[in-house]
Amino acid sequence: MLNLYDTATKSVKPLALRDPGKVSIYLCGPTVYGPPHLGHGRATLVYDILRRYLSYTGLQVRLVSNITDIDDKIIDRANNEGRPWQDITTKCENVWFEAMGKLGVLRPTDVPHATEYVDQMVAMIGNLIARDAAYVTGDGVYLSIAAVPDYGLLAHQNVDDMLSGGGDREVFGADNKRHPADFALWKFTKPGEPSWPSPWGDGRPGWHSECVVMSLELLGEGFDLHCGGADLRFPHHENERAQSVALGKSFANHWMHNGFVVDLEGEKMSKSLGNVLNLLDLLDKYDPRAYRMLLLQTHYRSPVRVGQDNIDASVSALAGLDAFAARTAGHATGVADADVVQKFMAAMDNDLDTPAAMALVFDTVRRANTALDAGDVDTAASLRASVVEVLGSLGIELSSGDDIGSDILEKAAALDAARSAKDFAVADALRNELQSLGYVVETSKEGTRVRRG
RNA sequence: GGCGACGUGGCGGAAUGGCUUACGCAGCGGCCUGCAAAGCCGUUUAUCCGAGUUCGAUUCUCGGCGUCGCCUCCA
Repeated sequence: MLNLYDTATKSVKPLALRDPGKVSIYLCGPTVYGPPHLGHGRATLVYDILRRYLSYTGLQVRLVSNITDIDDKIIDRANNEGRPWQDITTKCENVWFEAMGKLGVLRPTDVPHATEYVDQMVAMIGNLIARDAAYVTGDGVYLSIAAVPDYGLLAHQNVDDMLSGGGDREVFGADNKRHPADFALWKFTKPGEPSWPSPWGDGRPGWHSECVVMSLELLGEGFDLHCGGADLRFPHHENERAQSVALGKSFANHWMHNGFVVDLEGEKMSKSLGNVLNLLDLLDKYDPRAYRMLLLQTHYRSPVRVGQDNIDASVSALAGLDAFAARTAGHATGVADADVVQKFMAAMDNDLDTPAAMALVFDTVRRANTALDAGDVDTAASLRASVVEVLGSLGIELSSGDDIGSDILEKAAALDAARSAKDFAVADALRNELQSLGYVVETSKEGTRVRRG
């Protein structure tokens, strides 16, 4: 039973399932107007890990994650660059999924687009107006938070408190709104902007409506879990919830938010590393598994700093695990150790305590290495199987070096021959050659093992 | 101004009212090795400051200092 922190109740509680054996999850996806950044990467990795783990425990997971393909920022960019807005959204979406693929993030089971649900959004807005929870102004249709008694539930702040401070911010559409916190459901079109028809005038949907319509349509009322970055907690998720409350529909049963990526390195680092703020740069420069490893060693609700030192440490940690996989490649038929698996699940069920899970993995690797040193192959094989199973369920595949070309293997064999002939000059030369080709060379009595560095 | 987080060793980062204070990275010493690598073992003045509660606090309470987030752009 997975226990998860719930933002609405500010407590860790069991993730209750509406339908036994099935999990319904809605994840707020990207607005496609630019390249994905590290924050996107963290959110998708966190929920990919969640999803994989839930699947691992035998649950059938339906993960819906939207693409916001109509938005002010998209229109702005299209206007600035003088090209069709669809050109931007399709390209950005392709880049997005390409990056997610490199990160090893599984594609969501459903990827609805906002523009595919405009009719449903118009219908919902009509419904809200009919229920007197929304009203039409000169520039659009707004939701009246007066219709939502517990507005501020996710923000954990009442509306008056929110409005009492922060005075330097401009209240959008203040002239037209009945209450400063009311938000746009529909924005009337301006010349040159994309628009859809509606009973109140041509326009486009506000940001917060699509997720309500798509989650309720695809997952149904009272779905299990709604997730996204902590920055979406308010106003986005608050406003999604407000609409469902105003509609009289039960919404997400549990709210999950991941922490931020912070302090993207000072000026000192930027010289040597360049700007890694962009996820694509990170994927270019490092083993794509490294970011996942870094996040696994951090709790999902804690802030994480992504810097060269951090990523390097993760790369080194992965190297150790790969070395272990290579060392035990010949003992890959074991059955996973039940105790390790049980401890792993206990850690994960405790609000996705992946740092504890990783500590367990490293401990298990050490035990397996020790067993191997002692010649206890059976124990080592079983522990290896647990490590592979656990890491696999978190989306980390180890490289055991079985993708080495025959020419390289020949050099390794020659190295062994030279060593047994005690021709160390030749042996060292061969080792240097292999290393300069980018391979890690591990020479032992059992024979030389070569893997990619 | 309002609300809320957080402050752990050289770095990252968990956990906990007391038993040896995880784990990763880096460093140091040792074993192993022809030498290395990998591995194993050991190791390096860690819980922001002050007061309180307690037999005992890093953990609970209060205050201070500091960092950060949200308060209708944002994963």
